[in-house]
Amino acid sequence: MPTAENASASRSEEILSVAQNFIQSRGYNGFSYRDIAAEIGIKSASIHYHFPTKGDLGKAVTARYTEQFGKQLQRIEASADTAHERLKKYATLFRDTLIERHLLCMCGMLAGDIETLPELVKLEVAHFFEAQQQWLTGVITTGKTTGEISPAITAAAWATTLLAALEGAMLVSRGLDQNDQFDIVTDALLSSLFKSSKTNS
Amino acid sequence: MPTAENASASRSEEILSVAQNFIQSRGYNGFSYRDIAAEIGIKSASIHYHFPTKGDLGKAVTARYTEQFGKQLQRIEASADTAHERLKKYATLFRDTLIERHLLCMCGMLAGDIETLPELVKLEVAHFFEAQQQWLTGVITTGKTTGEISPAITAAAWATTLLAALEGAMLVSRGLDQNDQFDIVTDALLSSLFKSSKTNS
DNA sequence: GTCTATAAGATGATAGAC
DNA sequence: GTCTATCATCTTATAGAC
Repeated sequence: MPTAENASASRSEEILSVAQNFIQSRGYNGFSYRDIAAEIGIKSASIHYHFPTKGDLGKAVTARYTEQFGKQLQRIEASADTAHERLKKYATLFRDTLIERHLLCMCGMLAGDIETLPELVKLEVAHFFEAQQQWLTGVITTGKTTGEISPAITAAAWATTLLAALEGAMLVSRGLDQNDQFDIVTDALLSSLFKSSKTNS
Repeated sequence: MPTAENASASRSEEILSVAQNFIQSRGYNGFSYRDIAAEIGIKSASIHYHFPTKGDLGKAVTARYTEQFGKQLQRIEASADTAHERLKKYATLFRDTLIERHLLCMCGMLAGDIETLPELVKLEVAHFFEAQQQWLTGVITTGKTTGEISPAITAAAWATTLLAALEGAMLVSRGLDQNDQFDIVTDALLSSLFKSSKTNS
């Protein structure tokens, strides 16, 4: 899950970074151009120079998020060999966002706001979820070939299930204000997925 | 999941019903008193007569939602005997909201908006999730005693997991604009939970 | 209970100076 | 690129008439 720090290269990037944080904490309708401007220390008119409309900003920040997320997925593939390790690291992406950074997944947030989003932003949100599904399906499929995961498991179905459970676990943990609920969900799901395997390293 | 129809008894109920629909479709910050008033055919000042602040309205609609949800849970207990049937009907509550009514769970929505909510509304949201957890834990515990569910399953952990997966499945289905994703998640989860049982009627 | 009128502030957005 | 100034509109909320 992209980190969205403020030590940015360009002003555009800084705006995107701040906007991302706002969406992940307050949702698409919970912040304004003035909020972003105040956080950076400029005026809201300056934001409009970089992103004429809020839809432009929303589209850009969502596309950037999916792209950054993709890099994290590559990092996981490079640093973990087994499906089990990869899925654990994947879950940690969400966990860190929730517990260390006190944020939700940006596209989980936007999915809730979908009825209020410009069409181009909706498309980016769908694209994010498709990318996650695709990656998870690949990891689970690999796990089946190595014997880590039971052949009875349908990779695509469990990809969606895992994704949904992670998004929902963030939501429920936040609603209850109980961080430990997140770990309980990921532990239950992952041990269910890997139950009849050789080693749950 | 409460139905929130507009054929209401009192005006207060009608306002709550319309507000609930707005929260479930657009989130807490995606509608205004004017939106509610326009839908009913009155003026926004009239809403303030019934609910002075938006926080008052938010608290009332959330408490009412939890209460109505509780009645649905009682209906499930009365109409289904096995844990499997009860959990299937529970999932159908969420499914109907998503697929038939094109809405999300109200408290799932509010959990996303939590950083922008008045304190009293946050408490109601937490109360809703606690009530769901408690009920699901009871159903799963019963399923263990009857042998429907493996004794290895931790009831409380799977209660949260099921709840999170249902909330997340709504979100992901909506983000992808693919209703079938919801059923895929519930099928995977429920068959996982009941896999080694006598009969999955 | 609902209305009109009104307030004080926020919102997304634009025009034009520097 | 960023600013000031301004815009029309929306937001929550109140006062007082009917």
